[in-house]
Amino acid sequence: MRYWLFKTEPSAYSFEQLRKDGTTPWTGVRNFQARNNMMEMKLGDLGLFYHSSIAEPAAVGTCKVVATAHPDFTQFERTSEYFDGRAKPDNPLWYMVDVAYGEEFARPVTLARMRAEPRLVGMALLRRGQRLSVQPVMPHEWKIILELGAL
DNA sequence: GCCAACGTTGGC
DNA sequence: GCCAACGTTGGC
Repeated sequence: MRYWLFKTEPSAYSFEQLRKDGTTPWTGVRNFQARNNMMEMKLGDLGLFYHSSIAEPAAVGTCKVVATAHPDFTQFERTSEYFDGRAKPDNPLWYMVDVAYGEEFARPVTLARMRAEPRLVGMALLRRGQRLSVQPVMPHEWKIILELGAL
């Protein structure tokens, strides 16, 4: 089983919203590396749910992969901001997984807190200029962040 | 709002 | 296939 990190701007889709929805298709990923990460995901893989582009960016809880990669329907929707004319239903370009709400951290693990943790040196999220919206998390990093979140 | 980092595009 | 220009991301 592998671990991942799902990055989202809470104004676009928040952990709170996932709690209400139960599960959600992770639409809108338009970066090949992030897409390839999703295509590697297996049922039952776990993810950190990370809120970005806010005053205190933070991992706020966990989620679980409940459907492996399947075509992201928004690439075919002309009115969607994620529409991609290069994609055809019989030849999709973009994929998504479905994720389910997991557990909320007792305390969000802020980006600043992660940077201050020596054991997290080398974590992908903390690399300069890191922008991938879906990225792998190493098992030891997962363990440390759950500790910090006091889950 | 600024700007560094990085992926993507497109001319050659 | 190189690489400059451009657009986007996202922390600060």
